[in-house]
Amino acid sequence: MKIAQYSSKNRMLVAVDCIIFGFDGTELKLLLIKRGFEPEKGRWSLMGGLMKRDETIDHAASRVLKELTGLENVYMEQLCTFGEIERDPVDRTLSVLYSSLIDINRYTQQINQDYHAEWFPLKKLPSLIFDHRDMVTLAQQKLRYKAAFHPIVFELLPEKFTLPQLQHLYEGIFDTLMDKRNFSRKVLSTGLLIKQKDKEKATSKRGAFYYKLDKRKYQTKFNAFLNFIPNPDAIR
Amino acid sequence: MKIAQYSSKNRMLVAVDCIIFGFDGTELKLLLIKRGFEPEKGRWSLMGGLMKRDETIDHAASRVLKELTGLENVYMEQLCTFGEIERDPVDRTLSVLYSSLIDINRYTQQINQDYHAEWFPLKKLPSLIFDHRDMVTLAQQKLRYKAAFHPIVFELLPEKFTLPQLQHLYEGIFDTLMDKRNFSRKVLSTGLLIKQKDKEKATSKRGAFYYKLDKRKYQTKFNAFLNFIPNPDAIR
DNA sequence: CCAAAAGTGTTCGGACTACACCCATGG
DNA sequence: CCATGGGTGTAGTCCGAACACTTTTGG
Repeated sequence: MKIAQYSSKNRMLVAVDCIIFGFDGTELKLLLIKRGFEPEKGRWSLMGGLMKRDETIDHAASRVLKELTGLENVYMEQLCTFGEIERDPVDRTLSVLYSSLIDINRYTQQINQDYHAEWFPLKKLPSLIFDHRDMVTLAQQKLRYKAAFHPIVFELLPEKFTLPQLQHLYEGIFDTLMDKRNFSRKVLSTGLLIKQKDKEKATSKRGAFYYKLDKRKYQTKFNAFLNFIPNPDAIR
Repeated sequence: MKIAQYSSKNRMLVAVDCIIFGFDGTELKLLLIKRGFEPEKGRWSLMGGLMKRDETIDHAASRVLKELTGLENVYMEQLCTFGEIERDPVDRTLSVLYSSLIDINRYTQQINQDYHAEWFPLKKLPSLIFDHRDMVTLAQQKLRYKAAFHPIVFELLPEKFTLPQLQHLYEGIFDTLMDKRNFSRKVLSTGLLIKQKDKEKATSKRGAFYYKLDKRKYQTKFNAFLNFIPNPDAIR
């Protein structure tokens, strides 16, 4: 029994694939690379690579992302694991999907000419290898889901941001338009934003005030947006 | 490059672990088995086993569950993949977590003496092997999360159920008490339940009407409970 | 001085909460 | 006939949606 359980004939390859959504203040984009090896060399692909035996999955994801794009210190979240038998034509390979949303402008230095990575508007994606298109679709759904229930996709925002930017982000995620008065009231009513003294003046003449996340409150209030149980505080 | 990518020295074992929550109409429970092999033989554990090269992950989960408990045709959902380096002391092993919630009474036939599986009240769990306790905690969080945002954990309910049962389920999940008038109004207002003509008469003298899920409507309305974007229909 | 984006208040309707009584029936 | 759990209605409050005008300033 023990031998059967731990026999090694069923060892397999495990890959990680990283989905990086990017927000430039206006539009939601996706980072892709031109695959540098066979099979499917030259086609567009998510940032993926094999996981090593002596690293955690999270570590593999960070490493792969860095190797392929230069991006470092990006907070990624594990989404799920793909395991269709024929998903990789070369070998039996599982893939653990990671996803993140970053501020494009903040990382322009890191993604430079050394890497063949490019941002694509979400609505104009090229065709992708393997099951990567499914992965993107799934990640997009999860992003919407999360953004819908949490007033702010805070982990995923730049340090300082303006309300119009935040609104554009939501509008990009949901591909919809919102009323700025209601939006600002709703967001501010969470009490999670701290108004800064300085303004972002690049996109308008008047300028828009920056806000920062109140991280301490955010930790406590993360689950304070449930809508079906009577009293969220009752959740233990 | 190609060789490095597809080299096989990094093959590893992948296990699946199944978390089965059970609802008996009153209390929320967890199914566990007494582990039949070393290491940790004799201690309580989730239903786990190694995935084979020629099956999908979903398939492995169903197979393992069936082998260890006799349970068949249980709809399970993949939660996430655990990959700490030392999580299994014997060998480098990833574990893909699956979770489900079933109606205990409906499956009493299948889980019989042939298997050493037992239901434990969620509040009185024994100590578990490896990182299984973490897995349970995570699964419980996800269950709450899902139940909080979707008025009904429909996939997870028996075919026919009564409103008091449904309410007890929610109360079990959130370890809280709800007002039955508000609960029933809220649930029925979704328009997703179809009242049946027959009653469940085992737990009360008057009897409680059964309801069934309107599966067609449920497909369309699954996302109709968002609370942050103005108009859920606007989500494309 | 004007175009372009930022910022702000009010009204209305629907949803959520709190709360108490009657109903059906097996024993 | 009564104990037990099932089922329903209402009033008050809060929250979200719709909606338009004023402010700022770079050009």
